[in-house]
Amino acid sequence: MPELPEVETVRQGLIQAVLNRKIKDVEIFQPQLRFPVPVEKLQRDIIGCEIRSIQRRGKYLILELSNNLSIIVHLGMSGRLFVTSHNSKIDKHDHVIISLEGGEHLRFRDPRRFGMIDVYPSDDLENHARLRDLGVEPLTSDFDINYCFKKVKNSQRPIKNMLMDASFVVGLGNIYTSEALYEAKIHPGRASNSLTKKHWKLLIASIQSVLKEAITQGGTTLQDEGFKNVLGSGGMFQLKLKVYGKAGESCETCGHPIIRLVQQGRSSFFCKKCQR
DNA sequence: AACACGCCCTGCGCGC
DNA sequence: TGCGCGCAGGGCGTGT
Repeated sequence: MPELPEVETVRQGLIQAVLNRKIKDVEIFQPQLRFPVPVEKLQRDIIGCEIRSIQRRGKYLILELSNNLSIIVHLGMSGRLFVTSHNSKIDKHDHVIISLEGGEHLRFRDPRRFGMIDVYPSDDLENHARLRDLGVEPLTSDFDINYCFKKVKNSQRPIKNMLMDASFVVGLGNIYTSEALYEAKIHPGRASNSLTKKHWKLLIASIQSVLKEAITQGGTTLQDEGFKNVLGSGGMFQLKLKVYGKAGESCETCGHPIIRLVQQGRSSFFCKKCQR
């Protein structure tokens, strides 16, 4: 479900809702997520701690605790982290519930169970198995023309697939790759190493502007049951989508129909007249 | 070594 | 109304 803008929206919400609050209890209802939930570690090590900072690395959220441990969370396709009263009804997909001092719950809900939760030393996060091989953050200056050009110079992979590869650049998923490639007028099937530095300049700028605008809009909520922030509200970026999910509709720029293309088993959307 | 693919799971909308 | 199918915002592990 969530890509970088949605995860960043959750991060900003968590800063408002749970920063510096104390963990009173933790309950695990479903330990089988993408990876097994470290039940004993959670129950033994996080109770009594305060949440000192909330960071993001790619699509991972990192809640740094007062005891040099961090809780790492990935939302997968359908995961949510949200804050609610301890009285509110527990859903069958509320897998982990963290009780905070003051009577609120921080809950991890994830119907498809593609998400994960782990606990790991804060000073060693760069060696965590899920974090150590991640590529650059797209909204930092590390994501520049030279990095991109060098990294893909021997690769004929389609650029869509390359942008979805987290060992190259993190945070981009199916929605925002399609949107950024449309803005940059680059065909999703184009070989990565055919992009010139000029292309990369435009593509990097397009990725950054799409992601920033999506963060401003609080992410993309495609259906009622789609993405929700920490307080339970949806985002607004779905109103700004140009191609994602719009197969058969007219391209805003030229009027030609938007095409759906399957790459690596996932849908891409593009305009074959505007994107080359 | 680089790359595509199947698969992990539940839920929804569609055609029949 | 129910059933089977395809599809869904991610990414790991496997096989070529």
